[in-house]
Amino acid sequence: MQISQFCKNVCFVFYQRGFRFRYECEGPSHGGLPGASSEKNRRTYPTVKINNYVGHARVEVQLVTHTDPPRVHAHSLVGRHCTEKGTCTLDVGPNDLTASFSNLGILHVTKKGVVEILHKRLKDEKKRQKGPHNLEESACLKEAKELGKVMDLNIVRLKFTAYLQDSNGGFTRALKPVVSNPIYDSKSPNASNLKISRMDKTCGSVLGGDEIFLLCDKVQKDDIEIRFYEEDEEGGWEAFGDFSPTDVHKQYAIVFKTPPYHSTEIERPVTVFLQLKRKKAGDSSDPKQFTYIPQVQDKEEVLRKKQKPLPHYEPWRGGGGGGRGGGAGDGGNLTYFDSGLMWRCSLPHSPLHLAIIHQQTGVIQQLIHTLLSSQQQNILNTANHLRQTPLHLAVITRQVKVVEVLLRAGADPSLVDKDGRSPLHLAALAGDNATLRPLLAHLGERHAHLVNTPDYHGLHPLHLAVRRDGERCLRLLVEGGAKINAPEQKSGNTALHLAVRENLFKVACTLITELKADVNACTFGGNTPLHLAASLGSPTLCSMLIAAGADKNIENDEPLFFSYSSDEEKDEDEPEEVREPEAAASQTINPRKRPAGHTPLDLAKCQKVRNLLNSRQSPKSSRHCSKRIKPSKVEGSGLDEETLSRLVEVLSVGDVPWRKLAEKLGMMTLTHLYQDSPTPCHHLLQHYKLGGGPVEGLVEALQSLGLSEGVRLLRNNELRDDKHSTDATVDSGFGSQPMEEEEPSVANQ
Amino acid sequence: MQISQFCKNVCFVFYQRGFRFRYECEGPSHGGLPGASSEKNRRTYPTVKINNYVGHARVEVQLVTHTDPPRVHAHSLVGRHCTEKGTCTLDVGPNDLTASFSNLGILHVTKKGVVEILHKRLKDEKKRQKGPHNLEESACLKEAKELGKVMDLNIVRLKFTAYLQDSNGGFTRALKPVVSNPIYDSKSPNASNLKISRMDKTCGSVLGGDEIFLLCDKVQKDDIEIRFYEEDEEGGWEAFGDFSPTDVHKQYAIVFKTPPYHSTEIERPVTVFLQLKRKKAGDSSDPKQFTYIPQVQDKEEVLRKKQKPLPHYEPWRGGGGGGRGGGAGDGGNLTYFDSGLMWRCSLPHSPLHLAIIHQQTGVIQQLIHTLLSSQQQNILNTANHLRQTPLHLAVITRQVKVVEVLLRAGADPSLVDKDGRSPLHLAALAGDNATLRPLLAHLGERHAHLVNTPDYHGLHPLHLAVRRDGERCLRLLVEGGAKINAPEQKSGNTALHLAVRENLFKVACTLITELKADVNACTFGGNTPLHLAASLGSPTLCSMLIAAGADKNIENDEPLFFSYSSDEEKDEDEPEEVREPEAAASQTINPRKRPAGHTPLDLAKCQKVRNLLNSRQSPKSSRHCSKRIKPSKVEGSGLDEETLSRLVEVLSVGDVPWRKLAEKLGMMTLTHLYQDSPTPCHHLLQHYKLGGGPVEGLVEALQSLGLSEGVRLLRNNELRDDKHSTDATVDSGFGSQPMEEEEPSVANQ
DNA sequence: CAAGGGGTCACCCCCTTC
DNA sequence: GAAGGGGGTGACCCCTTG
Repeated sequence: MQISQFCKNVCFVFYQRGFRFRYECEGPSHGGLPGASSEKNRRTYPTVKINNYVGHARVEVQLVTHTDPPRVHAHSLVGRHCTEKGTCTLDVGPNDLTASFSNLGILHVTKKGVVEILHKRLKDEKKRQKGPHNLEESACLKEAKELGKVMDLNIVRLKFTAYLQDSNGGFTRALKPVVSNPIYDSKSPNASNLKISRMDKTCGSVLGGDEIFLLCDKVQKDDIEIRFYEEDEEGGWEAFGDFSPTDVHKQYAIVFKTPPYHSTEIERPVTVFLQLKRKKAGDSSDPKQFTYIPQVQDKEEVLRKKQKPLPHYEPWRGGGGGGRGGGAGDGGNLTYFDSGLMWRCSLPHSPLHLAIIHQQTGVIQQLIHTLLSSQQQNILNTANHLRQTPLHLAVITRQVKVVEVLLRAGADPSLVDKDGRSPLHLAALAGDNATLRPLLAHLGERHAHLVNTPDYHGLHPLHLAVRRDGERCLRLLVEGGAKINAPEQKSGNTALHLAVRENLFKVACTLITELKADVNACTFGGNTPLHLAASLGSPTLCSMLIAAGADKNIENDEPLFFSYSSDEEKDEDEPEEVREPEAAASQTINPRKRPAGHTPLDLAKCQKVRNLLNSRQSPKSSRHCSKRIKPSKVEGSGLDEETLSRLVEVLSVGDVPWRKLAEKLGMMTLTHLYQDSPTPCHHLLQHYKLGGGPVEGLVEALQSLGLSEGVRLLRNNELRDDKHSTDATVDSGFGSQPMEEEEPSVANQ
Repeated sequence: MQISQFCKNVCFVFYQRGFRFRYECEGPSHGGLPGASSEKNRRTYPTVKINNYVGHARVEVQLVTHTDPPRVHAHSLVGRHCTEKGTCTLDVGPNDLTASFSNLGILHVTKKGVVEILHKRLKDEKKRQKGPHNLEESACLKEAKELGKVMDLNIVRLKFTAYLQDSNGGFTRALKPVVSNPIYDSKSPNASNLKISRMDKTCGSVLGGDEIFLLCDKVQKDDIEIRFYEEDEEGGWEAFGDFSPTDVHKQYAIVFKTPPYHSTEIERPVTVFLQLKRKKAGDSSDPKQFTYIPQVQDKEEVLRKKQKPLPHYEPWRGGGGGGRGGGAGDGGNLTYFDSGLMWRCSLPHSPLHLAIIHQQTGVIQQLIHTLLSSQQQNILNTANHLRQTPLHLAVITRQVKVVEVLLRAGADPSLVDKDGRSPLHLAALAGDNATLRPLLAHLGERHAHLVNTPDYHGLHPLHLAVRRDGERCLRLLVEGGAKINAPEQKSGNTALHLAVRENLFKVACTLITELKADVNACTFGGNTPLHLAASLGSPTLCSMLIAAGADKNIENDEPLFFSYSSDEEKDEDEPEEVREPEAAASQTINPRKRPAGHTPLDLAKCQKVRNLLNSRQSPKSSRHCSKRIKPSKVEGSGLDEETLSRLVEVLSVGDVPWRKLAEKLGMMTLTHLYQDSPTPCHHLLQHYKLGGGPVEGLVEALQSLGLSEGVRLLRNNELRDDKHSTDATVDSGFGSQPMEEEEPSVANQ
């Protein structure tokens, strides 16, 4: 009878552990079951295929329990092809025998309804098996009750049964059914995805034992572990963070101690991964990076060693004698050094360090020469007590020549200081493109990764460059291979996030316009730069981000838990005349308004920002709106792309003094970004537009430069627009202070 | 008419912000409203008193809204003296006119019932005011609907009205009512107490800006702030932690930046407080300490300064000339110092530091003498690059004499190193009672507080002493004024907690028996030492703690959120014969079992520990019990107080070799604690008993020493006991390894 | 039983995107 | 509008421990 089987590669595995079962009262249409490989824009559905058969067939799906053997489940399938009995059938064939069930909803029966519905289902089952006459009502009912008692309403599986056509054309030849893996109700309290949102450190000693605070999504304290691991060709390594159930805080945070790395004898920092993992289910979160730092000798240890005879620092004693008595100099200019009272520290500077500190280029070159000729290159890389190599110091003191000399002499650019920073990090931090350039040039293939390596705070050179306002450095780094959208490892901020956070408008502009940073990148907590700008209360940044394509509607991962029935809003309610008591009751049931969610708007700190964010939101959600807002024209601040192009055209007829225009517009600081481009004027105006500059300001500037043709062009444009809006220049938020607080209480103090 | 008033000092303020309102379906008797000063064992109730009146009176309480003016509330009062109308009356007088309302419950009306019940209440009110005939039904209904629409069902107030007797004996003469402060429904989502559970740092720079992870109880991200404050005579100081709503993680954690201290020019660490505070309600959590550390000059800053002419270290150049050239020595033995190649670090050691490091007592004394005679005492307190003073170094290198000399010379014992540790901390950390003794002796009144001062990790000297196993240090510290139960500031562990955590049995014993540490102290998370011992899986520690009076039933603050309907338990259910469908349904509603709670038992890691903790729990909760456990005799491990006394008596007849006995019992390590006591033998046995030592071992020891009388005594005792239990010596857990894992996965790696 | 809790079912919303 | 998600919470049901 059975001429074929279901294929194995069907979409049975569901996205992590969650699909929400819906009650009948919640109405239909809350989305169907996704298939295993379903993604945002490429949805798939639970699918089965009949192999080795050509012809028509009917496939039926029904819900069964997760127990073995599977039993009928009290929940029902609802959706497009579903029957009243809670099953779903699809006819396939004759050629393609793949059945793909889109729009399968799972209807959650109420506890009270379980027995009743099971009774019905069991009767149907019996009827099909034994025919309509052999029904034992009471036995059925008893079985329904027992089944209902043990049935887990939070887990179902799909059972697919295929029926082939018989000679009469009826679908009666049933194949052996296949059953999917379990599907969990995502609303049930013990089903949720694991996720690490934030950690207070991303590095620690190779010996382990560092205490780390980790913020995460809902976990259960007795069924969670923190897995450190490394994957390599030979099996890899894993170890587990050390904590007790009492260290799990309210299901949302874990304080644990790091495990030691498998080898404590590492010479360079090693980056491994860590993830949350459920013990029982075995599922795990996305991994985050963690860096093990080589062991630094304990300071007391060092002191104790000092009590023994002091070691000699032979290597760099240079050429000859010297010995006791005379502070320093024997060969060369070393007598420069102040030889007053000098005492030995636990880790002294080498002469090379000192020469660099004191910027004695001659001495430095001589020293390096001596070292090279005496085969002591390793001295080039010795570290002082702050783990700084001579190269670090050269970068810090901004001695470009010395940096070049050191690099040519073979200094290792990959060594890191006590903060895990390579010279590249330091150059970026200093915003010093002069030293950055040779450093990048000397990386070579071997050290190319350095440009994307985090320091012990989880920051890449790119992130450090942001802080010092160094647009040029950013450009150099990106040219040197830095990933513009790389997240910093503590919270997942990209360079753009950091720029916004620090309120660095110019930097943010450069990142977006020139370096193509992703405007909608999300931190671990799901915040986009716009979220940050909104919560900062900066209309300037907000309007720029929006103009650059930031999505105003992205929601972060943080639910808004609370709603207040605000006293201030009560007077809006008009006293309604309601006739029927029932109607009145249903009106009063929901007197409060809920906050919309978790978009940038929800975080907005001042009215201007809210206006910007509100412009395209649905009227219902514009609860923060001031009364007379005119949402049109806020975006792009009145300078549409077309006008802009025409203006550029007009201005480029004569030899336009674009630099003067920039000066008038107060945008000189940005000119270096595009001064070498063939169309600097276009860049300038683009920036102005992105920054949300007011048309009026532009008109004034043009006027003062006598560019009357441009003025005319804009005037015409403005007049047309004025019919719709008059206060666009104010609403745009440009020209106002970058930070405007309404609620000063949480502000920087 | 109004001859008196209510007294003001009534119990209106309720315990923080919460009393749970109950629905009717939840049944009566869930506890009544407590009064303001109500405590666990001294309950008080809402109370009012009529002043300036003698005679009978009737007091009525009713629920009103929190709005002004108060309106009737839809909720009802239920309980002992309550009426059907939701009010409660009490007759008082003629002498004591205090009305104390015990057993007042608040009945939460369902949303659907609000209008109906309000309608009834309003009619009643009207009837009383205008008489029974003036009823306007429709007006009443309309008012009820409107009132219901705006009424907050999570807040009520109590309105007390007193009626005095008129000439006919009726209670008709109403006094002006008084209304209580608001009472919030503790079940409502925005009512819960603020609490800080844990912080990842308790210290930071005086400049602020340090990122801190704070774990807390439920907060709302838009209505919470972190207040730093200092209270002093002149108004004090406050500032707020810097964070945005996105930094609040799932209502249970906040990542914020510290505010700068009001003065950045501090020379010593300053300890302030911080607390959570709700913006709207203004209520706040218990404060935690935070220490501001003086500004250390930025390292790059230092480097840059180096580029300028080097400063001279005038102060300690001693007497005369010297000048350039000669490494060190002018006056005295200073030529000792290795004068090879020495280079200046950012912060060099002073000669005094070096002399101490190299343990040159003679040099040290001479230096000190020189300093004192040349009025340069301040050199005594100079710090090196690790902020260590000479005194710190002397303590680290354990040079008792030097410590004494320095102290006598006026060295300041209150200066702290880079970890915020005073010399006292270091001595405690080293477990070095030899140096601890003079340090404590020299504190004087001025520095007495040092013994209870936390370092930058929040640890007192006492806590540090625990870690190094230093019982004698602990004793010295306590004698020197250390508070034995002081909690460490990060998580609230006492010394005993730490000892248990580190599995230091002897230390824990000393803390409890001799130093009277509180066995039931709770950490910020509510964990007692027994919780920790249980989660460590140490039967030895558990039995000792229990013997010392640890409460097995204390629950920590961490709720157990989840319950599984464990598969293993299902077979317990017998298939019942149920006749009616309804009954069957109600049976199936609750097939799962919930975990009991959060006592040490819930954290127990191995069977032995569970057995120990189970001994006196109610049978219902002993779900972890192995089947054949015999709960008797586990405590005290078979050595009851009486037997012990008699044994001591027997043994003290001859000149008992108690020291040998201790040796045999493997308890030599403890003898120093009581060797000087008049009854060392008693102490020894007491310790043995506390530690849960088996009778058998004692018998063996006595036997091997030929103390047959003692053996006989115990044998008799054991025989009697054997009738009840045979395996007490195993159950006691003594003699087993200190740590026994059942689930090795989360263990130390 | 009283006196306190915790948990969760069922339902009600909200929001975006098409 | 429907489809496709999600958060919040009212009402109720439990569970402990004296």
